[in-house]
Amino acid sequence: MRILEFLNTIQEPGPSQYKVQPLSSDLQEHLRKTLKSKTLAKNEYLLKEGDTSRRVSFIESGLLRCFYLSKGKDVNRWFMSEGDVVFSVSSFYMQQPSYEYIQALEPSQLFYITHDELYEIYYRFPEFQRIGLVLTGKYYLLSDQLSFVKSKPPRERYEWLVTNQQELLQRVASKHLASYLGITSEYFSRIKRK
Amino acid sequence: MRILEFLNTIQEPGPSQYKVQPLSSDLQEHLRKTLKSKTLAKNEYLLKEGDTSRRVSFIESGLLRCFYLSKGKDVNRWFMSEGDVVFSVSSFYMQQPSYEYIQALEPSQLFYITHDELYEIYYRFPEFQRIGLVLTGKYYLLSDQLSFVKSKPPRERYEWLVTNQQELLQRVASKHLASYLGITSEYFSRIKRK
DNA sequence: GATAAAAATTGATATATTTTAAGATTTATT
DNA sequence: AATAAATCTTAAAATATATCAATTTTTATC
Repeated sequence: MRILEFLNTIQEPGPSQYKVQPLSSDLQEHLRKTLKSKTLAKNEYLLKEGDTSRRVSFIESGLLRCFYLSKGKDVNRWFMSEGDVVFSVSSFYMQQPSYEYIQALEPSQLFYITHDELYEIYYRFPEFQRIGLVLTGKYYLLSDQLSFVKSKPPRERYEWLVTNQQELLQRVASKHLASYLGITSEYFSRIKRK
Repeated sequence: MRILEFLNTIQEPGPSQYKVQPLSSDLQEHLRKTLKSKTLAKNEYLLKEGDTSRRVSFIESGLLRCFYLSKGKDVNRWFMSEGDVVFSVSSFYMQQPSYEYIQALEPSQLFYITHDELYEIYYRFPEFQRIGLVLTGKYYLLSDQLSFVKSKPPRERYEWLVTNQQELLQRVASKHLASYLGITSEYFSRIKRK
């Protein structure tokens, strides 16, 4: 599974004198035993509103979206694909029922560990905290960028998507991208034309 | 300084069997030697556009805002006060010039360490990674919530401010809160009236 | 405490974006 | 391959929010 290779080669996004070290063989062995696999069909749910997000999932292949319902319509929060790590941020950290859904937009294969298993690993293998730190920082950075983009007007949000999320433009339906940018799909269509 | 007390009592926001342990006395000693103090007058800057954010600062007292300039006008991204840890997310992680400013809105006292010192501490005192992990998670959670709020219409954003950020409403000028919510101060004023 | 400067409010108008509705494409199903 | 279903596009009207300008209120300065 690509996930061990992935964990072994993680580094800080920016410069750093102290490289993240590969995992000890003990920890690798433990992970191999602990990680479980899950396959999602297209449109299948990984998490639904009201459920508590108990798993951190690594996407081996496929594409997932996170959204919530507002007046019956879904509003997309993010899209993640191969090599990404996903969970519902608020639900997972607080271990409380989720207001958001996570759904596969393409057939997907995941590997996951549970919340309890994660914290046990942090405890038993402190070296893994370094991995957690780098990954949390990575998605924090992304979330910060997302909240930055959302402070801009619709046109500029679309421009940002085109220049920074080119892949989504090809892989994800426009109706999903529209709510991701916080605009209607009709308006999205207009902006695109120009 | 309150910061050591603060670091010694940090815990996960949600439930967890494995409590975060108090710092070893070696690490406490090292921190006491490394932490530097900085006082900011009202309106003084901690970071300006073009600078690289090299410090993680703990707010001992006071209130700071982060903003960027858009067409000559400032757009506020967050406000932090006593007990918070601040830096420019994008600039600090990537160690690249910042597009945002950090400024004191009230006279403030800070303690800080540099980016390099932080990573050296992670390396020499792995136990500190647990602290970094919890703090990063805390602000990731906040950023996630912020990006969630920004996906809602202006009225609801104002409601969110009233119910979840009551303190800001009293401590921060309306013109700053308006851009924080992504609306003009005139419209902010109108919403408030009702 | 008086004056100036900045911030907040209010009104009238302009504009971007949404809503509603219809038609055109594309995708899924038998 | 044919039909149905979903998605995307386009247009006209409605609406929320921004802009501009003037007035009041609050805050800062001498």
